[in-house]
Amino acid sequence: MRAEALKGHLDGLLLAALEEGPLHGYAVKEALCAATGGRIDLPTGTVYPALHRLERAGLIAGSWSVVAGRRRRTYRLTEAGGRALSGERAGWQEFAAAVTTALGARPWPTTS
Amino acid sequence: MRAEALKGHLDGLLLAALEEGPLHGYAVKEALCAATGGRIDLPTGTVYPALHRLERAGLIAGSWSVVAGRRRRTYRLTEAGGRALSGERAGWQEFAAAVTTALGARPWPTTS
DNA sequence: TCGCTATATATAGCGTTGCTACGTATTGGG
DNA sequence: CCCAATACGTAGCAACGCTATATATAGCGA
Repeated sequence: MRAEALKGHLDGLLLAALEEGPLHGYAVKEALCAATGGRIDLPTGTVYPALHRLERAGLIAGSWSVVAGRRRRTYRLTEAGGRALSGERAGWQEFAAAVTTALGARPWPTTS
Repeated sequence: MRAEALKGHLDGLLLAALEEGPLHGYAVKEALCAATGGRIDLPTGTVYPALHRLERAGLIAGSWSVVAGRRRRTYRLTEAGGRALSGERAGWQEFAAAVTTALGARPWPTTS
């Protein structure tokens, strides 16, 4: 997976990971990795700043806790975050359809 | 369509537009706009630098001509460009599948 | 004739974004 | 005892597409 492919689509993935319940940052990264069979394996230097950005935007809300001696910041989706997630999904559908059309996407080279 | 959504996927679209035959820059922009029903309507300040980049990379080859008093730079896909297009398509398939899965969105209808 | 639009190309500067590389700290296994 | 995994964080960077602006011609309507 090319590195820059994700640009502009990361927020939606993070919000989606938090939709089914609160998670801390590291768990979000693991959940995305597991859900995609390792195809989306984000570096922590990508995850944490993105979560901070989403929190600043009011789309997620975080709270500190300590589990097994390690401090954790657990995030939950806010109402605004839920609405944003719906928007991201709709935007993705439209974007993916447009690119698939324009690309004439065939996984295999034209066999003709 | 969010502006930054396209990041990292523009090259493939431009290459795809040139696959069926040489076009000049303005025609590439029009072709993409027409193919997607106006959903991908690139500003010229996006198209021309991108074409220059693809030409520098050897994926397309350009030549000047004059038609109706206006100078045109017509681009054709090189062999390397054809291979790159195949790679872009494969990469798009993988990326789109991963994002669709992680986003929990319905797979887009076609190609099932 | 004048102005507007479409056609056609080009570049400088900007903002956003994800990544690399690093730093801190604890737990637990080899 | 070291090292991996867990868990969080930031600084700096490079890439990319967009905005704004510039140039120039053709053709149309007022």
